[in-house]
Amino acid sequence: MINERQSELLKLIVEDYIRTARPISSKSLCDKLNCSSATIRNEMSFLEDVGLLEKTHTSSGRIPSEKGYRYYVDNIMKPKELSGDDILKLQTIFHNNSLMLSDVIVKSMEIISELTNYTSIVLGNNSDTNKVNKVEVVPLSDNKFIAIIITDKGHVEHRQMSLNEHMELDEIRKTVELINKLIVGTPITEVSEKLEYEVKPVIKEYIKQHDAIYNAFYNVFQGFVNDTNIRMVGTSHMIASPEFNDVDKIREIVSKFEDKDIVKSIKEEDSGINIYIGSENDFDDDVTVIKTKYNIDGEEGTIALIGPKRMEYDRVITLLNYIKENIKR
Amino acid sequence: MINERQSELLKLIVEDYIRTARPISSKSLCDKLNCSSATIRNEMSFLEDVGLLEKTHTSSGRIPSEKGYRYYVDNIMKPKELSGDDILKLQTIFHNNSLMLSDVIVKSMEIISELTNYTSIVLGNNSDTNKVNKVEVVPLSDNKFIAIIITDKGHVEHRQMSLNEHMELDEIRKTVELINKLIVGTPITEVSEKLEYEVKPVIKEYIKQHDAIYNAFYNVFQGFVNDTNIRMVGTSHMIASPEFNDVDKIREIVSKFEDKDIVKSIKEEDSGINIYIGSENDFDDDVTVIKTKYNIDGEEGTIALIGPKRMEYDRVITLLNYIKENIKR
DNA sequence: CGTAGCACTCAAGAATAAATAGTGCTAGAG
DNA sequence: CTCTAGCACTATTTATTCTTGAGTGCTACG
Repeated sequence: MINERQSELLKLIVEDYIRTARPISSKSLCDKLNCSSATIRNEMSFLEDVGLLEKTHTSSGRIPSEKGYRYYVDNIMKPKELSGDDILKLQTIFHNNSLMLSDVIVKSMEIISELTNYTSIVLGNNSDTNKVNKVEVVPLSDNKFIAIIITDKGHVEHRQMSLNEHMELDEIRKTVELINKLIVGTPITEVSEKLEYEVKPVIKEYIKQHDAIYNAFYNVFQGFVNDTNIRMVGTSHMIASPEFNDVDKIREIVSKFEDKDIVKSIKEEDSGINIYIGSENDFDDDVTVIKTKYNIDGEEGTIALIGPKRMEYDRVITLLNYIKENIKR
Repeated sequence: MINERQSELLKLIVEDYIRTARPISSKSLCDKLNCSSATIRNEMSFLEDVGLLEKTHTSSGRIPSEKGYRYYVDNIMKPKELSGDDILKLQTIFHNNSLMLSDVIVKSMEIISELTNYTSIVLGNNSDTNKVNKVEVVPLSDNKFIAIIITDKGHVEHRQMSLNEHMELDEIRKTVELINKLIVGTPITEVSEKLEYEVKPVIKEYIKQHDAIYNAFYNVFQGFVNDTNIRMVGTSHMIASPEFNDVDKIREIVSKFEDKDIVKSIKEEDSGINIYIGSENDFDDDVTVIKTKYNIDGEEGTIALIGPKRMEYDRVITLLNYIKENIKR
């Protein structure tokens, strides 16, 4: 499709533009390609014809088009080795044994955000693969209890429940016992159903205030299902990028970051490291989203980096790979 | 200090400016004060001399100074009655019995943020007044456990702990039993101390892997102490305000909102509803922070609203009062 | 095929001008 | 003593023009 020299030219343009955020002129590349600016202009013109480059106006230098970034990522870019500095910072995390695994992910994404100035997002997913391991109730006062659910993956969800009338501690105990007997081992997603059809009929018979108790537990489980754990850092660094030198653009981005539904929809299904440039992602046409699924002991989630389209693709990919590698152990 | 008419004039200027966000001209107030613009200019000039008004440039209309807002809030403003619409939206929250109290606060602050377009913040405080009610351990796998702490106020904190070697379930059980015996009833803030001086010496004797277990529990409790619960919504609405029509100002604000230490420092000590205008607050000279402490069943925290200095002070105060009133019940 | 040279284009910045919305001050009327 | 009409003055805003500089596109020639 494009020849050797054109490919080299595209590479130079993409990488220069990533560094400088300014349109690249033909003249500035003469040295590197050992030819005159006129020659480069001819090649640039060709690359523009095939849609890999763009101009911001008729007489400006060139910038990569979305297709240009895509071509660069797919065919030109080589994984970059990590700088000593980057490794150093990340290692402090991985060598800290007192952190639990899910904290390690969050911490390393925070560091990556700091290293790159892109926004990092960790979407933990509580419900999908978790099974109920234990249900427990701790009394707080006469009519207040706290219900705790622990899953086999180590997630804990809890909720206070208040009952209008005083309630026999004994009745609660019984209910908990029953739930433990019937529900333990059930995937979180199927709990509601099981509660409705298996638990409800039974406690109806045994327990006086069955309605109140049932509702209380129902709510606790619901909370579990709805709760997607979102962690996000680095918004402010990212909007400091010159492509967002516009009040309304910044407002748009900030407002998207604030909308949990939009953020949740960043969830990734594929297990590779995937790159969605500009209109390829659903978040915003002016950004690139790089994301991947992680899975630790069956506990799934998504990590993502969001930055301008002129992202340091090679570096980011290497960083994410590094994390994935280290999580495995 | 200032006479009747001047006070009325200041009131009109503040309120007009809050509505329109533009400097107020003398002419625009003729009707309301039944006098000519020249007269008003004289009075304005006086109010400027005493520091209650400002001009944006020599020939512009007036805007309130910080001192002007302060005077308005302290001496002129009257509490505004809530509009039916506002009440309606808030009532859906307070009449929803299935919500626990701390959720009610968060939800109502979210609604207030939406009603006013200011940023709302709820700073829950887990540690200060909580006492340990129960400590529990649930085994997940051979060398992984989950430790759960429940306080008397109904807070739950948990952490996974992995031990390098296999560990007798029995040893863990013993440790938990011991901790429960020694620690229950202790305020969270004093737990570390007690762990160090009362628990450690004892388990040293009884338990083989005392070090690992001790550290695991120590970490769980530490997590509790460090964790301030921050909830924040409405950043994007607030930066849509015309006073933040500036890229760098927006970046500054967003970055402050992202900094947890800065946000935590918003914590309020006083129990009234307090207003910090511009330089009176530590957050940012261009905003006003209105905050108050809440206390439900001894469970303390801060709720705050952050908006431009031209805040609808009367409305916000009434809204916050409404919440405080309703929380009491 | 590569390149030198030149005409052309557009953005960005500076300077100017006109329109507008204000104020401050003075002098006179009530 | 207070109010107000009138006018000079000032700063912002917007549009207009001009200039400069950094680029390109094209052509003709080695």
